[in-house]
Amino acid sequence: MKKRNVRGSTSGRPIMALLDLLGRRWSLRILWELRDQPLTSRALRTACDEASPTVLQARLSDLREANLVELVPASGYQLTTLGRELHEHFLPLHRFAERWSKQRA
Amino acid sequence: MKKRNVRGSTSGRPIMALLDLLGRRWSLRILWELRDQPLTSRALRTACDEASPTVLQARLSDLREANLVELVPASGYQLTTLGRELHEHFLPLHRFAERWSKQRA
DNA sequence: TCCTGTGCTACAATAAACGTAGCGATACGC
DNA sequence: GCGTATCGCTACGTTTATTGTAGCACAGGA
Repeated sequence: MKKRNVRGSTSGRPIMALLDLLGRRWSLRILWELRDQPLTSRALRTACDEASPTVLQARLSDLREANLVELVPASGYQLTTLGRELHEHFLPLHRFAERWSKQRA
Repeated sequence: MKKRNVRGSTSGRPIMALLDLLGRRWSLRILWELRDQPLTSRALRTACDEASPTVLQARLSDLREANLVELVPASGYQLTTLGRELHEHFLPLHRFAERWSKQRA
């Protein structure tokens, strides 16, 4: 059984697969919320404005399969080394978002 | 009439609004495809694996309203200064995606 | 035992995305 | 003028994704 294909990955261009994965709902948000501490599935749900557990679980499966997030029984969901590395690229987003929100009046 | 709310922006935290906007399908991809030249709506569609024009137009509306993309009659759709600035953060993603795809065998 | 919290799932309803087709407007050659 | 082509964009019916509510099995702790 072929492992679930990341949409848009047909081209074999990894960047497309990545953009697709991150473009699914709550993906970016999850990576963001796990940025500085592990969260249990329910804490994560609270952090994500009570998003439905169905999608969260689906996204967590995607992210775990992509080796960006892992589940550690003792503490909960957390970023893998790879996931943390990816998050580094998003760190400046916070400041950007502030400027962005001011400029779009 | 209040301008269309970006989902998840109820908290007033700009980062959430941004993550939500970028988390819609094709948002990231569009920003990516426009990275180094303007594209007409049809060229953009071709670049995005023939995605349906319905969503593309919807996303382009979102991105234009967010002041990340603009339509210049002579050349087509292109990143605004703000959009280009945002894209800077994604540039390293290309190399990351390469490593990522290798590590997930 | 009972209570609580964990990760996770079922299921019906809603919303988003898809695919195909086509619109009005504009710009060309003839 | 007349066809032809392209532009940005939209209608509409189908499929897929997401939502919201409820609840499962399991593992501690009291």
